[in-house]
Amino acid sequence: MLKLHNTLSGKKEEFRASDGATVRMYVCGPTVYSSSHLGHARPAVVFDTLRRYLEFSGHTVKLVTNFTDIDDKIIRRAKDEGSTEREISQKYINEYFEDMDALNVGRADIYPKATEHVQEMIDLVQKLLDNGYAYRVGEADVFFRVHKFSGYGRLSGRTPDQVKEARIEPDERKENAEDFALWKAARPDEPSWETPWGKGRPGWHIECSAMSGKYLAPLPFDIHGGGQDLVFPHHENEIAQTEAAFGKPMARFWLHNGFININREKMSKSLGNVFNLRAAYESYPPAALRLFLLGTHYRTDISYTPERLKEATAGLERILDALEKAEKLGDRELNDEAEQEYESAMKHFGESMDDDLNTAAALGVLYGSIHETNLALQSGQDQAELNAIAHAKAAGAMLKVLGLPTRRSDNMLKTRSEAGAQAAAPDEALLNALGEARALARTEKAFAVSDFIRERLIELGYEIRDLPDGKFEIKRRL
RNA sequence: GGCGGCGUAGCCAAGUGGUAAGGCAAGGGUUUGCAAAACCCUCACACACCGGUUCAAAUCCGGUCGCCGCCUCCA
Repeated sequence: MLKLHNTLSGKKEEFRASDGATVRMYVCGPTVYSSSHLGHARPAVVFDTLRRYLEFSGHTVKLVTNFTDIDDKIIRRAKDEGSTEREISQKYINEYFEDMDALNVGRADIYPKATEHVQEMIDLVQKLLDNGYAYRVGEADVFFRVHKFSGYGRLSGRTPDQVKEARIEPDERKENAEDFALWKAARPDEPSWETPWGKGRPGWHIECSAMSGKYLAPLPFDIHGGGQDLVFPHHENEIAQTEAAFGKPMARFWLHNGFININREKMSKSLGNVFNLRAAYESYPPAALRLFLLGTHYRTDISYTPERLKEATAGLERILDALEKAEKLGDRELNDEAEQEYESAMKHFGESMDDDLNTAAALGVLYGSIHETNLALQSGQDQAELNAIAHAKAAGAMLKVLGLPTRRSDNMLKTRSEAGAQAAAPDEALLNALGEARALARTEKAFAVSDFIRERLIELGYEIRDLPDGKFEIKRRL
């Protein structure tokens, strides 16, 4: 039974889809005004993994991830570049897809954009104006009346009074400092939309309420996910708006992933340490990044260092090597003993994943199967070989759920430069010729020559391994 | 100031009452012409510190120290 930590209760709770089969899930997507960075990769990978595991466990998942394509930063960027908001957002949406595809993040079912749901937002704000939870100020500003909503603060554990005290320079036109903007009156030179109360554009939070309500009805939907920084104010305000408008809870489970730090420092523009995904892909395969991200429980903050990506890359080598060796044994039918090995490994894997998506523990199980594969492979006995196949099969199934590659040829294992330089890759016949030359040198005991060839191949990123009977294999190093 | 999180080996990281998973690194060994990979062995009487509860605590309670996040745009 899957248990998930629900921010709403602060506890792990047993998760069941509200209708028993289909999980309706909303994960907050990016504001598309710049390239995706490490911080975007974490929620994408975490919730993609959750989705995969839910599907693996027999659920159908309907996933919605929004694009915030109108906000201050996009407007500023458009001005700076003499471009339009639409061009800016589209450019970074395209990049986002590329960067997430590389990480093997499955596409959501729907990617609603804020600008394409303005009418839904207007309707929602109107509803809140009508029922007294919102009020107009000035030209066309609309605020949410926080104190009228009794459940305010339940998610983040803050009271409206605490919020009030913390607010820096609150807009003095507000009735109360803790109130937040639903709609912003139009300013010159900024995009705006006509509404019954005047021209303007949406506040930040309203889009998620409008779009999740539209695509994941009826409320409450099952899972709402995002980075932990969104707990307050974003998600707290979403809950207030939605529940005040519809009189129903918004979502049953609220899941929040921890942060990524860079060398133990917060990643932020001001520190100049924002790590773009495409930069990371230059040197490390996306699969290594994904493995690194899954190596820590999703609610714990993690610190990125280049060493850790190297470690993850080494881990991938180990995993793929074992699977390759097992594959060479061919496709054989498992007997009872091997079948049990498989079942047992998968059971442990499931237990780890069931425990609030404990991918770090699940990786422990995966490495266990890798070890068992290697171990069995070494004995050469028939039963051992069947067990090796069983563990390799289990490892393959786990990798699939985790969204990690099972074979070396997977695109996820290519760095960006490699992906771009596909044509320049030496062909296999050429590599084999070198291998044969080296083998010949070895039989002649011309070890200076054979070692020279090996060294040169390593420099070029290829590893040559000697096998029994004078055979060899050459593999591309990750 | 308010709210919250964290502190487990050289590094990373699971483990939330029953006697410390796993990965990387390191050392020794098997194997090898030498390597690589794999396998075997070693690597925390110990889980920031102090006190308490308990037959039993890394795990619960109290306190101390240290680090971090949110409260303002942020994944």
